[in-house]
Amino acid sequence: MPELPEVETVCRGLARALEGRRISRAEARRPDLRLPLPPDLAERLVGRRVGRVGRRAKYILIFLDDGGVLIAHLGMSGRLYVMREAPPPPGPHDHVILAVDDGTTVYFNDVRRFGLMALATEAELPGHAFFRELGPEPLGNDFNGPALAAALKGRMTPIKAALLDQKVVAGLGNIYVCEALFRAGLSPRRKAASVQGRRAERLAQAIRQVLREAIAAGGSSLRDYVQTNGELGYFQHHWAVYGREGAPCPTCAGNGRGGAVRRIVQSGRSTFYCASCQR
DNA sequence: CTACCATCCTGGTTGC
DNA sequence: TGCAACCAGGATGGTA
Repeated sequence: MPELPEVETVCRGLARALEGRRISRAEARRPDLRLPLPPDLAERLVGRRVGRVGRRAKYILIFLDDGGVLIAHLGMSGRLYVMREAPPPPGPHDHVILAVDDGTTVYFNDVRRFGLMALATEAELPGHAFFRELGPEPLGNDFNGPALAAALKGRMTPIKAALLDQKVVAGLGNIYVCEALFRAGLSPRRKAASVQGRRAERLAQAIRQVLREAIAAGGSSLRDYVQTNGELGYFQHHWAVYGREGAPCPTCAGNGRGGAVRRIVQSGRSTFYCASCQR
């Protein structure tokens, strides 16, 4: 669900609520998520002070004062709610509860239970199965045209599928891949290996630009996603193609070509694009 | 290696 | 209105 901008927004909300605070209560209410919760989750959290809250790809990293790290992934429908006042009684999808020493409570809620929470030590992170094979952070300093071109070299798969592969670049999902390809003027059906040189440069910059704008908007709210304070992100109003099948293309509607946004299915997922200005 | 597909689970939306 | 089919932001493991 949530892609990089939504996870980043959640991280910032969590950082404000948790950094420097001591965990006073932890409760695992429903441990049978897709990856079962660690049986000792609560006891390993209670009494720990939270250091930094960070992010790698779509994973949230909550660093603890004993060298431990609480790793959270929202899957497709996960949410983290920060409540400053007395929280409502937990519902059936509130799987983990954390409370800290200033009275703030955090609920990890996930209707579909594709999300996860795991524990590791800071030292284990680089070699951890979650992170070992991840590609570069798209907003990091080492992500640019040449780096993207190198990752795409030799890949016969469509560029759309390649960008969803977290080994190529980390953190993109269906929405932002569609939007980035639109901004770069590249067809989602184009062979990944053909995106080299100027095209790769253009695509790398389009990815960075759309992610930055989405983060500034608090992410996109579609069905499940809300920020930690319960507010909606509003980037969904800025989508050029995603979810807009049949709508006039924002680029070529005005120049007389009158292209419309199309929906196709690639590797089982919807792709939205303009066949007239994406080549 | 690479690519495609099904699958995990639940709820909201759509169409008859 | 009722009900069934379909669809959804992700990740992975199996198969070809």
